[in-house]
Amino acid sequence: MSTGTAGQQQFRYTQTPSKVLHLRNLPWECAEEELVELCKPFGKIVNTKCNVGANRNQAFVEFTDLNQAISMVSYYASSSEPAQVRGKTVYIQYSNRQEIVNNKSSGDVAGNVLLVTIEGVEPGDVSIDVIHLVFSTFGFVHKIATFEKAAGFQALIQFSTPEIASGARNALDGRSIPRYLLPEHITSCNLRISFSAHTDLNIKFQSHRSRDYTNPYLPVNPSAIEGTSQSAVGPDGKRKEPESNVLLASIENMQYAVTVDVLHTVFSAFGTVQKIAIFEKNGGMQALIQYPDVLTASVAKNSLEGHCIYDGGYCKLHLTYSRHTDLNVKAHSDKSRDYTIPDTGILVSPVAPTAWQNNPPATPDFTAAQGPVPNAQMPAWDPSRPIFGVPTSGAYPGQTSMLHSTPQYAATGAPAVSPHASHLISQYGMQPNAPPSSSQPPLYYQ
DNA sequence: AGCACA
Repeated sequence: MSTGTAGQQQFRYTQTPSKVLHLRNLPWECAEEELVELCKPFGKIVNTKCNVGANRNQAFVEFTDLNQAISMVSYYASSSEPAQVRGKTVYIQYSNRQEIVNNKSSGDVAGNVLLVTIEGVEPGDVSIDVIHLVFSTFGFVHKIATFEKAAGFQALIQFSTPEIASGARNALDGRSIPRYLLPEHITSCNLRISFSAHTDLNIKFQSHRSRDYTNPYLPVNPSAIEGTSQSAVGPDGKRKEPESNVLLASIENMQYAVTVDVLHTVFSAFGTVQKIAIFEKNGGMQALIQYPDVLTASVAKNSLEGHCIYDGGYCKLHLTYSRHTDLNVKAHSDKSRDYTIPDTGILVSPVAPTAWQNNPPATPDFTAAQGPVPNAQMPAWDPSRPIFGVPTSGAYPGQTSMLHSTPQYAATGAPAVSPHASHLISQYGMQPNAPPSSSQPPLYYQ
């Protein structure tokens, strides 16, 4: 029987002295300067690490030599006044390490990679697609790696620049993933965000744990792919259709025309749309939407299922995987489009499918659609009606305005969600510590 | 109020 000698618990009065001190119960966002003010009477500080721990209220301070650290600990051990920062008592003890490692001297240097701790959830509760959706609001997400640690479920999220990462951190730190993106049993799910020292994550597979959105050809880990969406058997025990790169969309409550172009706009938010076909079935309208790969399709399916193309519950999407893998459609008709064929008057994505990239507004596919594509479908639109729930600036609801006013997928009983949407940015416009304002529209992140 | 990014 082992008694676990490796885990010798050290009590404070038997703790080995170290020139590194561990400070806890620090005030919110305690700055390095405040730590230096507190500690410098006892010696010279050569390194610090701030905003440590899940609450970011701990820090480490390293003195040049051990005696300085001992003098500080001894002083406060016998002092009638506790150590304080901003009037808050700070608890000090020797660190169980002898030096601060891996610190770029400030402890909180802005980098392009964020370390996100998702509190209050099991790893299965928050899919990597949801994480991608949330963080894509701030810019193109290059890579995501998720893992479990003692701290909980964590993710490393790689952006292009520290500036974009900072924007995401400032907007989201301490806030929650929108409830409607979480399983119903989750009540709170706070994000704790700091900067990682990484600059480029090394992603080996597209899987339920990790993604590289810059490399659509990265192999998919076959054992992991089922974690990206529903498994073959649903929660009710019914068999689900196998995953496919082609989605079958049924459109309910179709009060407004849903054209190929509209579908292209909606589904392009998740990756390159290769082909679209629209047809009637049982008096309703259905469409097939082809992506280059299954993962993109599953992201789109998970994100759009049950959502409406237009505000007011109109044109509700119901998505399943099609049995097709490659549609055979007319390159350019009012019921179908093949975006992979050049010289149809429609610009196609010039390179191989960029399935893991955002389609920024005014992507070539789209701007081209205004010109060569006949406007024959347009009169089907009621010009007085908002498009995607966003009023158009002009009376004529041109395609461009649809793109520039980001589509909102208004779901019944849930706020509109729009992937990669710039409109969400306004939701993060508040100060990190500002209380939720009742005068604002409902906040998606609280 | 209790130790640092897999």
